[in-house]
Amino acid sequence: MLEEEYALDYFKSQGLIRKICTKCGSPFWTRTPDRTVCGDAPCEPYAFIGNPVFHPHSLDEMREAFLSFFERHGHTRIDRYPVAARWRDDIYLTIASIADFQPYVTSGVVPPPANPLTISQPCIRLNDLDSVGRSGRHLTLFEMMAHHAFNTQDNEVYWKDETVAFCDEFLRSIGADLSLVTYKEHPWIGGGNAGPSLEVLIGGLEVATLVFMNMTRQKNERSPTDLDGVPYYPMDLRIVDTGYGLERFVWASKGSPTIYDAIFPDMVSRLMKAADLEDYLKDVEFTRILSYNAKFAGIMGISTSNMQHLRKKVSESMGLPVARLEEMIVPIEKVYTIADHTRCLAYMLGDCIVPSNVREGYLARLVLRRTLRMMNDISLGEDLAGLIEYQMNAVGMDDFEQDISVIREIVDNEVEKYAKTLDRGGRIVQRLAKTYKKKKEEKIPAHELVTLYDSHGIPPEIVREVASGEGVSVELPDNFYSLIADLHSEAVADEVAEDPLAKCRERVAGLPATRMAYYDQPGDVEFEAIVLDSFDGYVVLDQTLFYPEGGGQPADTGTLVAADHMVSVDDTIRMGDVILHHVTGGSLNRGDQVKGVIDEERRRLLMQHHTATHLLLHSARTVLGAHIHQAGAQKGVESSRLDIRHYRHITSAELREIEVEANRLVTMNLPVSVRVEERTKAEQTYGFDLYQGGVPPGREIRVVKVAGDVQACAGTHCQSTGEVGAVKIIRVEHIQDGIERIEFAAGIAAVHYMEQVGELLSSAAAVLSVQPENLPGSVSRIFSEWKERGKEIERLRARLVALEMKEMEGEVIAGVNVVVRRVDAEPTDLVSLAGGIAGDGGVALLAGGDGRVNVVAASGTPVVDASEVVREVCSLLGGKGGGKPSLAQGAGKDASRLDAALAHGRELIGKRLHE
RNA sequence: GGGCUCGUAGAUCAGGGGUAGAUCGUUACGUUCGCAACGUAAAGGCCGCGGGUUCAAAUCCCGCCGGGUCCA
Repeated sequence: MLEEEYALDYFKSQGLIRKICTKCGSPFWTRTPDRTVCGDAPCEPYAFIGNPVFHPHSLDEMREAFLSFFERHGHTRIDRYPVAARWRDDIYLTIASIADFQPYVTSGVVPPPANPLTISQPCIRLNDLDSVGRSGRHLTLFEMMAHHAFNTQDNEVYWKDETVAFCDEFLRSIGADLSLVTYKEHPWIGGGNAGPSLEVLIGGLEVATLVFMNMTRQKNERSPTDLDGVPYYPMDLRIVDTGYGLERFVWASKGSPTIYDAIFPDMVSRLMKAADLEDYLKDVEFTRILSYNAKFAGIMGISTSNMQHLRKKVSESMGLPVARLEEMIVPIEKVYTIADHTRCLAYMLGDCIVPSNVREGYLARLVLRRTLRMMNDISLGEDLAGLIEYQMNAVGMDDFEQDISVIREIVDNEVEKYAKTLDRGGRIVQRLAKTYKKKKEEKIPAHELVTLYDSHGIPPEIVREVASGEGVSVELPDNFYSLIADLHSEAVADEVAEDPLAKCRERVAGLPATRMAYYDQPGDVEFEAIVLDSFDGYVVLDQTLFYPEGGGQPADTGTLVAADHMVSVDDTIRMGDVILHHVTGGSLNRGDQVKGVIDEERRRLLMQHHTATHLLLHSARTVLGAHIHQAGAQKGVESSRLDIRHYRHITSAELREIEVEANRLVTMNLPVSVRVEERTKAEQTYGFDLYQGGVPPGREIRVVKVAGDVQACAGTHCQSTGEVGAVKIIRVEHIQDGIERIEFAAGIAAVHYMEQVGELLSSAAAVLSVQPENLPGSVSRIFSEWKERGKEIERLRARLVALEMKEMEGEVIAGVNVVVRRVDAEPTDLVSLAGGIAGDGGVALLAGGDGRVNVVAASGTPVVDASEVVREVCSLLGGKGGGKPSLAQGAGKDASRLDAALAHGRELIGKRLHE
């Protein structure tokens, strides 16, 4: 990045000078001429611990100080966005304040909610999960305080000088000595954008980053700058993107050994008490250890690989053996981790994330289970839901949408689930350990550990623990988790499917937007139009009532009638603002005047199903809770389905309640309102629950209100809920952990469904000649009778076999009882009979049956191989067979040769016995 | 969205082409004044569902359903 980007007038006017860090070589700006290092770790150690650089502030005080400072300086304060980034489909969690305004505000499509604005946005980053609690500064959730300005050519708000001036002034307002502050030049690249940026450092700690986003990878006509070999182009919109780490400010304002002590002291001491560690809190020695730890961690950066190194460093400086150090510090690190994770979970669950094994739900479960492991490690006798509630109260319950009772239920549910997984895991490991013990191998190999973790979620530490109980050790490689990663990184190679419509796209680009009459005339089914273009089976009109597939609603079908002929429309698609009708049975010409008629029945059903989907979603939310979100939906003519996020199976009672509620809304015949609204305004009015079926692009969105349900939706709807007619839930399916699928029918389709069910019922009842209402009773009676008879038959057969046995007189060949005869029975009975004879040391060959000939041989002596006998006999009968030397069975088709075959078998047995 | 795993008696699981098993639990009987413990015996199985291969499938193959889990 160019040097002049940073040569701000403000720096010069304030007497800051540019220097080069003697350690890392980075350029930086300072008010202190004899300063030689940039002020960032590792060039400079933490100086603020025990020596605060701001006036002491709590989290709430610091946040308020920041927001009101910027309000005083012309910024509008904006409410925080949810930590679940529901307005985006590229990330699950909100990772920065600017993420709130991506992609449509940052790309210039949608105006910002205010300009300039200030916000404190809770952000979740799980990248450095392992460092949390141990480095003294890492958090999974932090608040990024920010002020943003969006500059366009027409509206220049402010740019670099003002931004840095605000920063200086804010720092001074909370008590900073500006001579300690450095601004390090640090070009920023991320998320397809780039620009110059300044890191703000004080006391060795980076407290803020000021980014001036002015370039994009999106190609335009201006001349690009090369960054790391990638061209970046100047943007029309230049964005001031600042990030002030709230927690770091509070830390630096208190100078405590770790960030955790600074930001949630109450939680930390509660946990320390619960873990019987409270004595440490008063221990001066201990405070020193933590300070050293945080300082060195700050210098070194931290990862699992250099953890040992860090320990060694600290133990040397303290003159403490590493083992003793670990004994002291590890439980405290876990307390810190729990304090951090419970706050993260408070936000995740409070913002209605449902733990599951997919998407953001998986991330919530990951953090939750990690917390449980830590709690278990230090034998913390607290319940997790209680800790999370405590954190929610610390933040303020009003900040969260989800009901605390639902959160308790979710958490308790998860705790139970995890206990079950571990329980199951323990048994699996035990079994595995036993088999390895049996195999006389004293070690469980690494590949087994990988399978256990990957397929069963059993962490290697637990495997080691359980296995050692069985006297078996494990082979745990250092790179265990990277082995797991390798397993999953194998060639995802998402083939970019060849766009079959590429040719159309070019052609359509030159056409005017189609007037979407289906929005203005939702009740109409006929319209007049002019053909603007016709190619490859597609017809483009100036206006249309045909709804193109979108938002889970299938396309309309129907006909287009020209002066002398008519074509069918079997599909309708939307390409940009142009609507393409796929026609069959003829073609139309440009300029043709046509009359379009859509399939009315089909369209009505689609509308009914679509409106019903909204009704059901709303009813489900009423019955199940605020966390209910749509996870997908597909409308159809005969039935539709709606996937919702929920943390457990929907019970049949709840399902009935949902159905009744939906139908109650139908009978109330409420009006359905559809309005196009400005995106940002709609978001502020209705919240991000607007985006249930995905995030539509554009500056304006179509807002559909159905009985209290408000969604951004492009589909066609009934004009009132009464038109839906009826909603009938067909079934509920559990498609994934945390996602339930409701299948339902609406309108006349609901009636058809009920007819079908009735038909099914009466035809089933007719089979038994009973009334449908007696069906369950009759079926269960018949089923148990059927089972009883099966058993009875088994008993009778056993007796028959026993009787038959008595008559089984054979001959004695070479001292062995040999029975060869025809017995017409099922294979199992033959096996019992033959087995009985063989059990007494004899040899039996039995065959017979109706039509097909079953052959069984059993041998109680090693010289006769039953499978050989069966093979030979079966081949004579035109069949096959085989088995073990002691018992074999087979079959043949040719019953007429049975006697000959048996004779041959007898001969073979005799031969073997005489050998 | 992708991968891996598991569905066998009420529970936990073995078996992995050739007569469905073990342990615990249940029931009955015995021992006991009674209980526990013990002994003896019995009951209890659409081997998840549907196709296919085979003389023969719980077992092999395909599809579905259901659980678990890892990764994005």
